[in-house]
Amino acid sequence: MRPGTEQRVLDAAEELFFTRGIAATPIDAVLERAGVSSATLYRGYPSKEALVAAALDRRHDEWTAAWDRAVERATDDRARLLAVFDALDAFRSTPSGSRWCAFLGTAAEYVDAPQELRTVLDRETDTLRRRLTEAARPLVGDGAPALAAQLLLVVSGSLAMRLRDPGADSATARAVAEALLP
Amino acid sequence: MRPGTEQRVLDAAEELFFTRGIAATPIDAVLERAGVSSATLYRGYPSKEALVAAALDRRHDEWTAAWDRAVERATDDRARLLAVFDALDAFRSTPSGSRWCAFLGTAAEYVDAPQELRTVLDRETDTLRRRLTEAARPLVGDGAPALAAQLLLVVSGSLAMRLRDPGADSATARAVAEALLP
DNA sequence: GTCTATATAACGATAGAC
DNA sequence: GTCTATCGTTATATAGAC
Repeated sequence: MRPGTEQRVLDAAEELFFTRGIAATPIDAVLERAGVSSATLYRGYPSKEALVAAALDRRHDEWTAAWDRAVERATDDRARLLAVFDALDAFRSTPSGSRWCAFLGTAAEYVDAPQELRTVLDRETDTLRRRLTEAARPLVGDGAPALAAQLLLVVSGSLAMRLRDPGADSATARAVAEALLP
Repeated sequence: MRPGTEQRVLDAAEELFFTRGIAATPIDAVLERAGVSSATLYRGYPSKEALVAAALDRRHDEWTAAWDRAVERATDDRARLLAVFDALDAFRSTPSGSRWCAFLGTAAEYVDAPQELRTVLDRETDTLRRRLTEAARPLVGDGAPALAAQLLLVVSGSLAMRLRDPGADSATARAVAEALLP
């Protein structure tokens, strides 16, 4: 698949799968949006799930980059740890912003996810946990893994709350997080 | 539909929809499990979504009943507020326990949920918020709505974490909640 | 009230031409 | 590398008999 074509396919897949849902989005909708034929897509990706995995893979990198930018704007250890909530709000308002969370949403739709999906889903959870742990260490030292586990729950809760109240930002999540910090 | 038949249909719907996913569960799977024919089901429910709504409706009552039982076991105001986490663990291990959350899962699968689904989904969120607010009032008075909003996020986060780590219980959620209490 | 049989549509994926 | 055309399957929902 040509680079330009692949870009359009991934753009279409990302926008449709993660705002309308994967099962609710037929492959044909992705094809139409990308302006590509069925045969072309299936030459690049052997299955719908492979396309979802590729879209998630690219998205993982975009998300961590947005997170990096938020951390760089912070000026002390505490703000650097809480920057994940700035990143959450910022990333949501990008063109590729999903309805709630592309990764949790995919995990929710696939009970027995094929290996290619499990890999990228686990990778995102690991990334969240690892980066939160690193950012927590200057504040709580050996307590970092425990605090990171709590913050991962708060982040996930903030994302899940978008399903209950689509208009909410991450202010409540940030307040909860601040109560956990020393 | 006869009472016994309806019971079997709802049992099958609940077990399949909320553990395997709604879109991933064809109506035929529900029919086979319930031992009922297609025509019988569609006489009772005009669509698949109507069946989902009916299953969620019954589940809402089961869930609040389980929550009530957990509250009754508590002996002080603090324990009564935190009893929601006992209820979460207890309800999960019942025969109708879902993979993560029947209500959030349904909200995730339906971007534009039909009215019958929106109604029961909003009702469950309202129930959670209202009951948490009531339980928080003896502890924080006028601060109850704000604390309830935070606890609702923690509850939702605990449920969402089941997608990342299927083996986890609500211990981390409880620790976060305790940090929010006076 | 329940069943058997089937209509109808949509989906994921492929064959073969250019 | 991309397209047109289509295959085979599976999905929701209904018609008509008992």
